[in-house]
Amino acid sequence: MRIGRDFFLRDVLDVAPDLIGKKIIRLFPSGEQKEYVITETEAYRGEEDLACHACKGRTARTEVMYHEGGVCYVYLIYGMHWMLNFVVSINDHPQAVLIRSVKGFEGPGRAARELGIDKSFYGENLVSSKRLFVEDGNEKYEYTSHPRIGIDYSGEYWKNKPWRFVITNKI
DNA sequence: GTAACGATCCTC
DNA sequence: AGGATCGTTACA
Repeated sequence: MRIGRDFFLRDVLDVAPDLIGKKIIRLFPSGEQKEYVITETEAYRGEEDLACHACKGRTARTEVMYHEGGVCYVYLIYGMHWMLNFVVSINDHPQAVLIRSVKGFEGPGRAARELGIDKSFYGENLVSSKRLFVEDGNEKYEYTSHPRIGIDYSGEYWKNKPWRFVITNKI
């Protein structure tokens, strides 16, 4: 069953690991509906987190991160890859979870490409959207924590935070 | 205006 | 190891 608003209003360090093993439901324009198990996430936590895009403050791009949790933050990186993030926490607390991998599609660029994500998903509401939302799984999963990828510029302190979460095995 | 730079991926 | 490729950002 669909995950509701309250799930996304919590701190990103609670939501990001909780998303491991949950299913992204995507209804494609063709009418086909597919499910993807989330296998890897990363947490980006507020303006103080120098790896988080919101460390630059409010801009046209980061604006949606200041919305309350439950909407999507989508952006293009390296001129060719869309990144899919779920905004979490309460209003004016810019936090987001990067969907790094879903089962069978490793890597944030590949996962977003498989899901057919583009700029039109910027601000997409996961609580009410018909084409993209999250469902609870029946099973529980274990995960391991690791440093985040591709953020060397943020300095040793933030670079070393173990805020990447990777699925291990079913409990 | 203009320039620099990515929360990456693919092919050498 | 290096190239692709362009929106966002910062600075003049």
